[in-house]
Amino acid sequence: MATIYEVSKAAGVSLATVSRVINGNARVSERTKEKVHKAMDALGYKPNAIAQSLASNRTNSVGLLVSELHGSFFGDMMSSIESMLRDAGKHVVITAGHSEAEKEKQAIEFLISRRCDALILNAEAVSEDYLKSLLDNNIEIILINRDIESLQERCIVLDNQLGGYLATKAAIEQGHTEIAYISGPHFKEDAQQRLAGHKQALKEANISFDSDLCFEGGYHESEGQEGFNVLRSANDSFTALVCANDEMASGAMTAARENGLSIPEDLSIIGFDNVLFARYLYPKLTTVDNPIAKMGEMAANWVLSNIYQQKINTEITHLFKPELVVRDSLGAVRAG
Amino acid sequence: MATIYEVSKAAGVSLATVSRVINGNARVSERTKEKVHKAMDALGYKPNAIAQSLASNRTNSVGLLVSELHGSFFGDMMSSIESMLRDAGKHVVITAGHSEAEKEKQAIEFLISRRCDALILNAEAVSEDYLKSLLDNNIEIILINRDIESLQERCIVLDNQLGGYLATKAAIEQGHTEIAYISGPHFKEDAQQRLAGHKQALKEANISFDSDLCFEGGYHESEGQEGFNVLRSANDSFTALVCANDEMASGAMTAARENGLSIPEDLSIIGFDNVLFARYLYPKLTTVDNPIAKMGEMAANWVLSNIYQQKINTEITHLFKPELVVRDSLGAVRAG
DNA sequence: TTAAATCATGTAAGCGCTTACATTTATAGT
DNA sequence: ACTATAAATGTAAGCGCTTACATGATTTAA
Repeated sequence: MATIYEVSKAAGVSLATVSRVINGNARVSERTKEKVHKAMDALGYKPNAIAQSLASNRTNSVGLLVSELHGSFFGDMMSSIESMLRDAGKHVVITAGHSEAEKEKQAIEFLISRRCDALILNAEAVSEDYLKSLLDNNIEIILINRDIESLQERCIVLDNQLGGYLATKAAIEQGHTEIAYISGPHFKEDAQQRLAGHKQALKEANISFDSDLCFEGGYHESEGQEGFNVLRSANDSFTALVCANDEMASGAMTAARENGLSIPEDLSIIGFDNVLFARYLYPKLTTVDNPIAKMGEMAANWVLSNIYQQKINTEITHLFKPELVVRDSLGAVRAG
Repeated sequence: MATIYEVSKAAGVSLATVSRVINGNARVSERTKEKVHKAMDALGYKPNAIAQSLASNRTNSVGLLVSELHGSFFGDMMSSIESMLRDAGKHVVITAGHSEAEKEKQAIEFLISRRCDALILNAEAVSEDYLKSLLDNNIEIILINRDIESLQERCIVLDNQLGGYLATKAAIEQGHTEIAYISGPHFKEDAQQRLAGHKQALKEANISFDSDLCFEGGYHESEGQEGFNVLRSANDSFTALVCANDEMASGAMTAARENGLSIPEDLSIIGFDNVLFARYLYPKLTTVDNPIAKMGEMAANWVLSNIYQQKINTEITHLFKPELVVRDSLGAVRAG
């Protein structure tokens, strides 16, 4: 693989001049520019990004930590971030944290060792203090889905409580009064907030919260099924079931159907996130849209603006508001 | 950020010695090893991977090209590759090619400029010649889902024809004789092969192929709906519909239902790929399992073995055989 | 015409490591 | 005690770039 040295020799100019035409950040006369380009083409020269990084102390890469590499949720996020950054000539190094503090740390240190210019983190398990210590070490981070009081400027979050509120309120507006809830794991902030939203809506409608109507799952489909069954055996009169994410809603749907209930006639089901497959489900799932792709874009914009000094054409939004997506799985409560 | 030089000074040894304990590839006495570790800890030293790469001509990173970052299909693949490689201390740089030759090329050149030690490519659009030219330039590549005669050793593929055959044969075994087919885009090899398998099964059962019963889609859900409608308006007697992937099967399901058909009583539907959401569908989709995660692992193993000289405990398999996954969307043909 | 300002290019020092080779120190054999 | 050998450590030359600074070539203004 040709080096800059060979190019400079072939073009009859100095290293520095070649570097200048590569980077286009200093004036070079048209004539020599042309000579250099010709030489580069002839040699099939590609700058060695590693060497560039070492010399310039810029890697043009941004690290991305997600919980999982699969799953529509993170897929959308990665996708929007990657395409935005790639358009700007930057690239993304993706790692998975699997929602475990130790793995998240490893992944982050890995990204640091690669000297990423900035890190976009969807860190679920790692502590606030750890995140702050990163900043103390001059690591540029921006957090998605994590709300840290003292780091507001570096957080991009969804109003999860509003989302939970919207979902339950939608059920209430359809006349439901006995509303069950399958929550995400309580150790996750977003799960708590969504549940808080649910309770808020209940309260507003003067429905008291009944812990028999609430099941804690882990955001997986299977826990949706399990949740439905547990809930049902404790109480068989609820007419609506709000789930803290779409996977669990899907599981609950399956379980409900296996129990001979038809949706939404016998039971209304509402999800959360609006992942891609929500509309593949039958009936199509009424859910709360989680604008994760937009949030990813926003994080990318933040990086472009704050780290790479690019002018962006958006105001940085830190709090995103979810909206209800009305489809077919929520119906009016049956008369009677 | 501390450098190796500071560590060496703090530990009272030379640069080389520090480097040796970092890499653990040369003998260092226990005593100095300890001194060095102490110094590293005290300084919070993290080796600069960029500098290591430049000096050693090894980046410990492998490039991965997929069509899309979202979607369960690629998610599974990325996930298996990343976790396998990460366990080996390597890391993955992921790029998306969006099934367009130009973008794929850009992505590949990008990975090359980052001096990845090897590239795992799910390249759909780029030409064979281009791929071969990579090899000529000593770029180590391994291809997933792409079969190139002269590069057998570097291809990991699915027997798509067998998959197509299995799907249609399953329908035939349930007594279906009028079987429609929604194909993937013909410019993609796998789509052609799946279709070939369909035809093979038909032929074996002495059913002649009717082009009115075949629709070419683009692997997206919407084309499943469209396909169903087009097919139905040309011929309303088919009792089974096999689709070249699960997304289109899902779309077809929706369309069928909208047309008042129930599945599988009025129409059996079979998918392909067995993506995660196939079992979320109602009825659960009978489909052909595409062991994409395993194929990803295999590619990672190939890299570990061939590029990093690690001993792996698997034989490298180049051709994967798909299997039918029986669920609920395929039923026996109705008497009558 | 000439000094000052501007532009184009070159020189060389580093970025933080790895590694071949040289040197020193420890161990063993006699 | 004295080599011969092996083990531990050090020295210094890069890896392929960027960039501050120096130099030489042109242009501008008076």
